[in-house]
Amino acid sequence: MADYTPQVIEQKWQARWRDARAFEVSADPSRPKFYCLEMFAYPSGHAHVGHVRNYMIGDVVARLKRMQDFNVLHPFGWDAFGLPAENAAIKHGTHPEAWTLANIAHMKGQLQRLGISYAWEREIATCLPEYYRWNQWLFIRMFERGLAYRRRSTVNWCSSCQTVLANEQVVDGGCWRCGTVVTTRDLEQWFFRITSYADELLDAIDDLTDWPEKVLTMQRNWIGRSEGARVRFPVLPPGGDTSTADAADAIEVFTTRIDTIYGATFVLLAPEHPMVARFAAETGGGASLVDRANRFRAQDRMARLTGEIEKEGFDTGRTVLNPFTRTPVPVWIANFVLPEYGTGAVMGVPAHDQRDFEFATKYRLPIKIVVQPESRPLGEGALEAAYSDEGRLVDSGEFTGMPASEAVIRMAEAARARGLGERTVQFRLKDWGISRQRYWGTPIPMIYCDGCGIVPVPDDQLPVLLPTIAEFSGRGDSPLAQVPEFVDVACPRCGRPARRETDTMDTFVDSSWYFYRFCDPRNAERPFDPADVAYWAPVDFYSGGVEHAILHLIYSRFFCRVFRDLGMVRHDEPFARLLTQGMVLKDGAVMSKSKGNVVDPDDMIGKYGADALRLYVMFVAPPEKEIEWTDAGLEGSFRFLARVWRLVDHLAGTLAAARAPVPGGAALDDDQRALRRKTHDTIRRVTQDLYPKAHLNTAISAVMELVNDLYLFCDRPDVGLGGRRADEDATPVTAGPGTLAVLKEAVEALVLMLSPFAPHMSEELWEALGHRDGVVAAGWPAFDEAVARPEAIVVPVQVNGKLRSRLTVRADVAEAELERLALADPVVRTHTDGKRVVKVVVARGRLVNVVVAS
RNA sequence: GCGAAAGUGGCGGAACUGGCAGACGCACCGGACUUAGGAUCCGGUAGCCGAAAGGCUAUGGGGGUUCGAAUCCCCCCUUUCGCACCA
Repeated sequence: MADYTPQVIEQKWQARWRDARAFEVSADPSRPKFYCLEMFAYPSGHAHVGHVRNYMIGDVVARLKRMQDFNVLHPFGWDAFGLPAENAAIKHGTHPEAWTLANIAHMKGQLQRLGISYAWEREIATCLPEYYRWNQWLFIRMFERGLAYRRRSTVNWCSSCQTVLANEQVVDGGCWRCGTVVTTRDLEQWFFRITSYADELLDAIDDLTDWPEKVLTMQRNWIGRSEGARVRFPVLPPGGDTSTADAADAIEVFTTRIDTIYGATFVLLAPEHPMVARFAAETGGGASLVDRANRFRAQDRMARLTGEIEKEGFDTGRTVLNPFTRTPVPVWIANFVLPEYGTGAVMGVPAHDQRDFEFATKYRLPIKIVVQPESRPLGEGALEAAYSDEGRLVDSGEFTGMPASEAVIRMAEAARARGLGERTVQFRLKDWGISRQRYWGTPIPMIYCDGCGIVPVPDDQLPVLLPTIAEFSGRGDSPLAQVPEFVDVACPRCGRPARRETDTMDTFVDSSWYFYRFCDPRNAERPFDPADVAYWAPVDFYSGGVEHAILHLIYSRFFCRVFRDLGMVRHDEPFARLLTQGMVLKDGAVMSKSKGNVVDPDDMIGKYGADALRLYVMFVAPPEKEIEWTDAGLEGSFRFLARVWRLVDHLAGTLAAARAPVPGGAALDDDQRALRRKTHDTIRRVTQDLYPKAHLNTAISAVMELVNDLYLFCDRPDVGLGGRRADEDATPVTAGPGTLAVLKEAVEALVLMLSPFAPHMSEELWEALGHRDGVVAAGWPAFDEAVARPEAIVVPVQVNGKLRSRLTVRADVAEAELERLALADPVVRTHTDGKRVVKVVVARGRLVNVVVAS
């Protein structure tokens, strides 16, 4: 008997798969396709078990689907641009490219040693010009359609390093390298107009029926649609003269509660609001106004990091006209008003908004009740908190007496009729700022010409290559700006000297469409051939971390629509089914290099083999759940595989030689029929658990049960697998044709069912069973529902809902018979004797419940 | 604060559409085999009472619906995650 030596077997099969190009595919419209994708990887250096869990999950699905005769696209690639490469360059002097490519090489080896069945010939890395040129191409298409535009926006700035910082480089309000307090700077930056698709992205969420509800909720909240109205509060001159009020010169606010506008006793501006500068200019002592506003702006940055801030504000000394009450109300600047949401200005209705209430209480601003609940009227002056629920309007002019919900609509109409405002829909979702003042990213293909303005790089001059930079100091606002050969360029339109854009793109651009590139990864003419994408896309099964629930998955849905509107893809949604896999914890914490609790898959492969590692990770919990790493659990999986190995290895020669079709039912004895039933029932359970349910853990449980039954079945002299086995010479198998037939059926099904989880060992055993063409050619085992069905069933019998006995009966027993047997059961009788049987509930095949009254 | 999900043996977890709670594994205990066993094969293992048959209790806590609830409804507690002044 040969021992189970995973390392030898695994290398053998990995080489075979590679040589046979086993997982390479091409579009074939005559076959059903299945696109199985795991989120591609950032090449950080070494993959730990937490990273690779996702790839194992996807691999089980890919291998299953292949066996079910789908044409399976299962590609992999690298999200290879990004900040860590640049940080490594600054710290260690390695070039980002060298660092990245070395990491890719190492991690690719790790994945290959795990036996993940990727179509490696389709591998892509986003940092290569063959890939990123299509980012540039798409950017230009978006620019042409007004989907890419430029405006001023704020970035983090370290005055000591003289550099822009990404959000993740800001640590506790300071620079990650020197600790200097981070300030802000306004720069011209590029944006993608994702808000054009806000409504569609929101509405289509309802169609994503195979996504986790949690992710859909997060996306809905992120898009944050709210219906309301914009209302203009005319600006009054410094004296407060109401006769000059003019809706054209006004502070516009956004509100969802225009019904409360008669209670608006002040207006609040964000510190960044443009009106602040105007007031300062018009009013004496204006400088202090700007100073105080700026103090809020600085404070706001710190507050984001520390959590809570106290609501604060100050009076600008100016007033605006409440357009409904026609009375002047003061304008304040408040630190909690967000500049980027709505209009950056809100009306303060302290009686009916909790924030306004707190603000008004603090600064003794008037509180006016305009909505009264039906039941308990609110007492003026006795208000302890804002009342923001439904009610009827009071003190609201012609709208008095109207239900608030109706007034929301009526008053918006009135505002529009009077030219004071209109109904609008406001989104929390903002346009996507993609400019990064970084080196290691896709150069934005734009040229600035003094004569022609902003000119895109012509398509035939793409890609705009990233120049090689020798030194990374981490200083300066944009590394590319320091490379004259890069910056200086002739204007494509007029030929005169011009300057290139020196910012690079957010790496989320790269990951927003890579799943299309996989369909046609070597295309040098276009991002992809629409025919290839039409065949493969959408992705049927997409799995990855829940941390991408919002950004990556919304951006990808956005890009899908952009490509659709460019006529390049035909579907509306890129990912049909999404699975968010749980993290792997060790010692109660997420694995991370800094915590020093990472488990390297290579170490585990060295000890137990890739198959055991895969099986353990799949078995220990459902894929969506987090798992706690235990060495003991891995060892258990190894023991299970070794147990399968011993069983199959003992029988393989005999079974390979046996020509043993399963005889008709009557020819089998009870044990043989029971094994057959178990075999077919297991196939049924595993098939149903695996896809689309992805209950990988329970599928493995079912296979383990089959193995346990097989061991018991084989504990008979003519099979010779009783007693101790490990170091004993094999006893010859002398069983007759019936036994051999059911054994062969069971063992072959076992090996095939195990193959998505433990592919190397399964191939090895499949070969030992006399098959030359591998498990995919064999196909996924089929089950016969009639065989899987038990002949005899055990029916529990309850009395008043308490389990009292069990009846073993034929599966097709009649209800009346079941009732009769239940009432005759001696144990049941002890609980029913002397009592009146009220009724007997018979759930056929499942349970009998006898209800008695005492 | 708001929203979502989840609480089941010593542990990870299972349980179809409301129908035997604890599949499968880990750990532990016992048996066999053995010079040996940390290998292997077989068996046991929610708690309590009982010699056994059997009984009682049990799915975070409390109520409810039902012949019957881990599962459905209400209240509370805890944990995790997401959003956190979005007007």
